[in-house]
Amino acid sequence: MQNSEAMALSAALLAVAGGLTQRINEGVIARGFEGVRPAHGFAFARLAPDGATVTDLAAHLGVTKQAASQLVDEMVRKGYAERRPHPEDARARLVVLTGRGWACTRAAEEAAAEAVREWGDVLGEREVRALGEQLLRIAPRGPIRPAW
Amino acid sequence: MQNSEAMALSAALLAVAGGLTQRINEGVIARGFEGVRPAHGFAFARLAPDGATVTDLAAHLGVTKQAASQLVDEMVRKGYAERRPHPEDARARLVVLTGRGWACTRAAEEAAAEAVREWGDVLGEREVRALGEQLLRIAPRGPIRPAW
DNA sequence: CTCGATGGTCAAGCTGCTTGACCATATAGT
DNA sequence: ACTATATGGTCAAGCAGCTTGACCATCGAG
Repeated sequence: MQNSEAMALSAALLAVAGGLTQRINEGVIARGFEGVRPAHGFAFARLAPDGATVTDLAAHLGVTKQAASQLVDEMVRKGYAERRPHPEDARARLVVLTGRGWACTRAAEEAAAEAVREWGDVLGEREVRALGEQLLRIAPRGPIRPAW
Repeated sequence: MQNSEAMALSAALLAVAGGLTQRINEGVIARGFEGVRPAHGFAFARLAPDGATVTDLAAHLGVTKQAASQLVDEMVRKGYAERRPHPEDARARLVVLTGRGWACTRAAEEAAAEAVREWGDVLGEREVRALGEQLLRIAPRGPIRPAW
């Protein structure tokens, strides 16, 4: 494969990723969750299962813990998360989603499903499913980093 | 397809996109082009064929023309681009890549090819090619937007 | 029961973007 | 030809989100 083809593939991937991010963000806002930015989505994803500490979150997002703490401040202020004392470590605080936070997470899933359904209209559901499996196999581990 | 599956697909796509961006950026820097940020890559892509005006660039990147102008300032300062008088419009200036700018573009293509080759090791070249075609078919038009 | 490591916050500063104002040139209307 | 409006571009100020640096509280190994 020539370099220029690899670049075209990369550009298409990044364009799809950018468009998807925008679609999800707009979909979430359209469902009544104001003041939400794409960066919050990745925080939600990390907090959803059982909550997480600020330091965990920072590592997951690939930013400093100060930045993660500010993000949590904002999510708390907007009613999506709350800080609780950590059950096993008095230094730490466990950040967990509120009911509104869970609702916002579901809204994001709905918006994502909407976008993915449109891909299905173009490619067929079978190909979309295959696409998902392939992407999972080449997805890097480590912190989630902004695409640019 | 369930919403949670669509979300998993989306997360994988964004993770791949973020990792790819980082790989390309690091690859470009490793090839001796310092002070280059991912955002520059999309500017290079727009400038490469025949140059572009600041306003074109702004529309392509989805930012204000002031922001695009600052980006061009930076690229000029670092030797990647230069401003020329526009041949057909005395108001406008045509921003074109310098030799160093072209070299940097080729370095980005090499870095992208490197990353894509690793995908080929995992998925097989046939699937990677199919992936590229599918992504092209679902890629949105309009300005390139950061993935988050 | 110290003492280095770790979780967290406060404060200050930087960078890349935005909005607002403005000038120069192009283009359409009369 | 002449004004009026639109368009390309820049300057300036402000803001949001991140960083670095300093610091305190608590943990856990010796």
